[in-house]
Amino acid sequence: MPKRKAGDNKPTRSPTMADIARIAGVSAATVSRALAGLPPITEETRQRVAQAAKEAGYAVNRHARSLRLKRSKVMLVLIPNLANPNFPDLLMHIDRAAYDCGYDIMIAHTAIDPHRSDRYVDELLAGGLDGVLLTADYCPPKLLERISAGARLPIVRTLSPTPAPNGISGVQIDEEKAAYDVVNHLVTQGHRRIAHLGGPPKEIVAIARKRGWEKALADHGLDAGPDLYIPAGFLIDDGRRAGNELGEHAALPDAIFCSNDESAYGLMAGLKKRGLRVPHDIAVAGFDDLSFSAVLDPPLTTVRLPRQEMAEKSVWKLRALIEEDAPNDITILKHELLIRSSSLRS
Amino acid sequence: MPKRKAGDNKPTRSPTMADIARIAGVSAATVSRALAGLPPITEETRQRVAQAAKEAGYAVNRHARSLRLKRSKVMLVLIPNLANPNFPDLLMHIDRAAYDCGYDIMIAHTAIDPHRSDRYVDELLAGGLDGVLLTADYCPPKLLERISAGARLPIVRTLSPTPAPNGISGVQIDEEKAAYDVVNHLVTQGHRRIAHLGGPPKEIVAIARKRGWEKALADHGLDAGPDLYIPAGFLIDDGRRAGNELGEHAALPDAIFCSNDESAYGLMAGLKKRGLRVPHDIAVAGFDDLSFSAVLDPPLTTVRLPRQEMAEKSVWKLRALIEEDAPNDITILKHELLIRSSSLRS
DNA sequence: GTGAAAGCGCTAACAT
DNA sequence: ATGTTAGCGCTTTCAC
Repeated sequence: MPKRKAGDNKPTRSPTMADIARIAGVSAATVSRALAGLPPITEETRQRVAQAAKEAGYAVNRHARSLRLKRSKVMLVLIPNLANPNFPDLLMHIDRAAYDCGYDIMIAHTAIDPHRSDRYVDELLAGGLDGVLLTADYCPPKLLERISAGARLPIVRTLSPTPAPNGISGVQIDEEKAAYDVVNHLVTQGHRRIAHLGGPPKEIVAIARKRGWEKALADHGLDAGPDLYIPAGFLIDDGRRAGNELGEHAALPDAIFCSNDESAYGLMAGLKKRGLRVPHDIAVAGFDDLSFSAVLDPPLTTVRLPRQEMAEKSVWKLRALIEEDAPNDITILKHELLIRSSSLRS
Repeated sequence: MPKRKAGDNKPTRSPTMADIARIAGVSAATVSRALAGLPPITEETRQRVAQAAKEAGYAVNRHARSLRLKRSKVMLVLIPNLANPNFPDLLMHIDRAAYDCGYDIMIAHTAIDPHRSDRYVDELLAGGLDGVLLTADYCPPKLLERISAGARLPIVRTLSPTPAPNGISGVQIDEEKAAYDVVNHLVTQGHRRIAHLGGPPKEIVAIARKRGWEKALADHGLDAGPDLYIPAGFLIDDGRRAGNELGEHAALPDAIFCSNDESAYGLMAGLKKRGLRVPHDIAVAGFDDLSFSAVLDPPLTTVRLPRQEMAEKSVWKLRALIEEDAPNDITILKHELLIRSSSLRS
């Protein structure tokens, strides 16, 4: 093996545009135009350049291009935590949609280092990144600061609703209405004492879903008394804990609307361990439609989030923001109530 | 709002190193050194530069830096498919470990466009990317080609084993031995007719796990006859289909070792629907230790993959390959058999 | 239709 | 200890 200095992992220096130019017997400028498919080039020259590039295994250097163009064709995706199965699914669709638009994605999860996402805002400003996709209600402080200072940056939020049109575009569903629909369905099944297993009390999604529950009960003249609101969280264990304690301090409810599918999994496991049957003794519904919800025993009634559509629409919106300076706006997508046996009158 | 041309989303051009130099009253080179913390700089100058950079909201332009350094501080992660919960978990740890080493990650899932991963190999060669992390046995054809041509590239594979030291480093477990351990455990529980629900017949992981099953049976003088091998796949539905048909053409086995947790979920659902109880009528074990496996009813006996360690070790290995031209090698990590009630003699 | 040349923002030799 | 300068690889006026 030929001797190489440390860190020099490339077998030979890879070809640059100048190399291709030399091979094809043209100038670098012509290569650039030919490869980009720009107008004033003979078909014959284009062929020759393409051929030379292919044979030499040429690929443009993204950094040189980005530096020149001041556009990187990279979208940053900020994800809180991949442990919630909503995110991987969303991310997969984001990746696909971005690639189809000619973008690559960088990802960073925000749950751990609070400093980290601010760094990316600086990079966005410095031109290293073209735009940022937020996939939760978290927003880097620095970004908030810039926006209130009047900056218009290419940022789109999805999955979690943006409370008001505040300078960040959004692609979301009507969380409150969806929750309302679930509770309404439980009422039509004849349930009267309908409890709510609440999510983290500060998360916007959790607040909206709780409000939907309250509203539906009120519209049906039912009570949402304090013993029916069960504070919990979005995790399986939050649900399980609730399932273990349910009915200890008050009568059992007829049905429980859980703020998400994961907490519903835990709740059902907890109830089952105590010998309570779903839906015979108690009906359960969730929210999110994770893929496991359909194979659960019993299958879980839930709300389908249009994750693919959310991913695609937010990528497209972000691209429009980047490339066309489109206005900031919020898109509301349709949700769907999936009625499965966990909530059906037995 | 001031008039701006289309695509100009930045409120004002963000500061460059030259701007900071002017503000701090030094040269650009000094700014570069001060910010990088390089030796020959007065503490006082460093302070002044840091201050100026902070006030101006300065961030280095990553493309300019990468172009100059021929090093991008970006690792590409090639993921087949985020739908298998192994990957999100792995990815999360990769992100964290990479960030701690000063790298960002770009991700691309490979399951759809076969052309795509080859493009990244070109980019790697062209210096746009520092290294690639493969998280399955898939390897871009172009990469294989380069390697057999003698190229040494910064590539690490994890999660799936690399069959032989062939120019790609790896971080993996001994899949065959782990499968052996599971089957061995089933034997100690008194089971004799132990079936195997096989994964995709061409995937290296599936092949290794099957071999472990065969070996364990052979070592115990048990039969691995053809009616005990059930060809399936890695998906829930593959397992469910098998569960629905099990015992139709032959006697029911005592136990089933599934090639992964997901197919075990489906299998258990299928068996349950037919009134067969796990583990009372039939014992079940899986492989992967997905987070749902512990909350299943009954909780699933499985093999824990050290995903966090895999993620960290592979990032570190990749960094060594990039920065120190380290030799290619394979690291084998310890696995762990998690015995839960799905496999215990009732 | 094609080439020459400038310059994107940064870092590292080399000078002072 | 700091400044000057060159150049990384690309795209794009501007000439021809």
